[in-house]
Amino acid sequence: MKKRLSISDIANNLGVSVTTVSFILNGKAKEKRISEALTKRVLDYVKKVDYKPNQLAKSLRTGKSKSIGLLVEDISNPFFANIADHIEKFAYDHGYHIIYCSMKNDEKRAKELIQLFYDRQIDGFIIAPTEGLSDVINNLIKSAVPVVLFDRPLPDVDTHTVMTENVEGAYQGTMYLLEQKSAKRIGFVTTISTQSQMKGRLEGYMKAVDNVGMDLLVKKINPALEEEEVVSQLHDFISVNKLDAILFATNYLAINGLKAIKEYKLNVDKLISFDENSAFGLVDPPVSAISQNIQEIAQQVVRLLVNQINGKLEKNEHVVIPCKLIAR
Amino acid sequence: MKKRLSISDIANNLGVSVTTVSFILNGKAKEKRISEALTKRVLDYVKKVDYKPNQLAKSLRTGKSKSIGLLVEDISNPFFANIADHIEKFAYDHGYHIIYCSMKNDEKRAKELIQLFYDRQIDGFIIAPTEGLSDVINNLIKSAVPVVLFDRPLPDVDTHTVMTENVEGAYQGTMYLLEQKSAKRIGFVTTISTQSQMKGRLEGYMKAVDNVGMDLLVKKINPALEEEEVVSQLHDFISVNKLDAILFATNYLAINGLKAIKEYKLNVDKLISFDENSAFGLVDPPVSAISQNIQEIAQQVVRLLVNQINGKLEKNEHVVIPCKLIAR
DNA sequence: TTTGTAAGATAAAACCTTTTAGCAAATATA
DNA sequence: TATATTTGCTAAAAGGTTTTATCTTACAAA
Repeated sequence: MKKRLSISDIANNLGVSVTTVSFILNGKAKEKRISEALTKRVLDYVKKVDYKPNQLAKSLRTGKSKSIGLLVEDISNPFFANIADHIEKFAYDHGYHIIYCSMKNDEKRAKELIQLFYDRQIDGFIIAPTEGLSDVINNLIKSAVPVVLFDRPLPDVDTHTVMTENVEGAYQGTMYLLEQKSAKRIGFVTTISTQSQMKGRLEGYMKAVDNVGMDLLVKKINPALEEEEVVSQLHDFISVNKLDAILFATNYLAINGLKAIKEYKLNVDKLISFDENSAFGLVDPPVSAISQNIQEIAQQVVRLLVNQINGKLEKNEHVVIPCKLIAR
Repeated sequence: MKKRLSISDIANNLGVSVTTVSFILNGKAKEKRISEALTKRVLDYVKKVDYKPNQLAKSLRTGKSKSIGLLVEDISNPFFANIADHIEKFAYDHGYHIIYCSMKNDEKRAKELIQLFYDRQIDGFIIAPTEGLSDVINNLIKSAVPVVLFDRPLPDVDTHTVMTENVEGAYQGTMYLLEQKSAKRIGFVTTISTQSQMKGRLEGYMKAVDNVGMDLLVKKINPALEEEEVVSQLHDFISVNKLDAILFATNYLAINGLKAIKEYKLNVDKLISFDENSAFGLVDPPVSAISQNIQEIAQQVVRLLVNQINGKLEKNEHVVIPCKLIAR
């Protein structure tokens, strides 16, 4: 790369001191009693040569980088992709820049990423944590690095959180299935993960089914399996238990459930899934959705983190966002 | 944040000089004739206190940040999400870290992002450019910043590129539709954009249709329109022209086409789309795909950029990757 | 004994900012 | 007139690295 202009180039070319230029560029001209004439001269020159301060040096000196690390499991999941989008927008409004990374369920990689971001003096973290990250996140918190968790908490990490009303959402979703006359055998498909949001969704399902005294029909899928195997397991679950309605704990599972239903020509009357997917309105039977309020989650996450960075938050806040049922 | 250990803390605590510690940490102990005993002592201590060098200071001094900026139109598009994933992996193997951003068709924002990345001494850029970015990208190139474009070139930007064989892909896709006995009226749905990959796909479609002397039936959609309006336009296009097969230029358009077909109960025998989508195998009729070789694209992009950073590339390379037809 | 060389380490400059503390001249106050 | 205050600006330190040039000591060669 070509050499860039530095503040001292500006100062030299203008015959003033570096300090003066710095004050002016940081809007402290008045406060530091720099004359208007000089202020204008510097500003004009800076504009003319299109000088941009070196952010590294700035961050090194100030200790602030005005950037936030966003860590999610998989950015190609539409839920995370969308939330990342909104978080980026809100953060930008607060003058922060997001750098994001997928952790891909790889604990080692996740830890490296957190370290990497920390090394670059990230001002704070927004994390949808995977299990096993408790220690490294607790280290951040111990080092007084602002952290907000979303989508799921970690049981042994005490910090700000933004969660969806998982129990209530799954309960409403199940009730919706129950309202269909035909539904007698309602299955729930989740993952083997012990992540709290998954537990909440299971709980909501159970609560609803227990309400009417129906059988609990639950399948836990190992997401590490090959797609083919997942589809086959879902086929077995659906056909053996003669399900006529299913609640999926995530859109990823719903997609695989649809594959099983299609491939094996199974007959299921009603489907509903947590989170949306562009396919849900296009398939037969259509998939209703328990849709999380992505915009609200993003907004709250950013609010909590920014306030924390600015030292405006005394004690940990735990925000819970309701979700919305999209019937199809 | 709590104060972090610095290299001089290490040096002081050990009673050696900062220089020595730096040499050792950068693997230059031998070369700089530091004794093995001291080397070990320093390394052990560094490990014990878990010291990590400040990357900002490092970058400031060396001018290298070991990170690459990845700019795409929309990270929530599965094509870009997947490619980002792979690029991240390959870059990581070369010791580079990716920071990525969606530009969201917002020219102003895109320019800001490029400036922002540049200000942070990004080592290079990987960009799927939108129109109107020519100037700012040319500025980068003029400043000798390594740049690789992918998915689409910019007519007036001269740099390394990695593209998919769009013409050939669309040609093969159209031929596939033509092989279906029933297909007499084959439509092509694209965007109003003049992006080169779109032009290539149109060209491939035309070539195939011209081959057999069929009518050209082309609809250009404005992606800025509300979804509802897009669906309605597609409905009109399909029904007025009595299409029995359609080639979509992107998965986003195919999804909306499916909505139109479903909503208005249209009858179309065969569909094919550029890029994949999880819905394509689940809907009726299923959507075949002209699938880009995402892994190969990612690998080539990273290879070109890294070689460029290391000054190993004399003249601009233009890599073209074939795509694969997934018949459904 | 002197000179040369290798070994082992380091001081200080450089990268580019921000910010503290202070200087000189002009003006106001006593 | 002498002193205090304000105005306008700046030198230098600090932030944490890397790297160049140099220094000291020990030993070998002449």
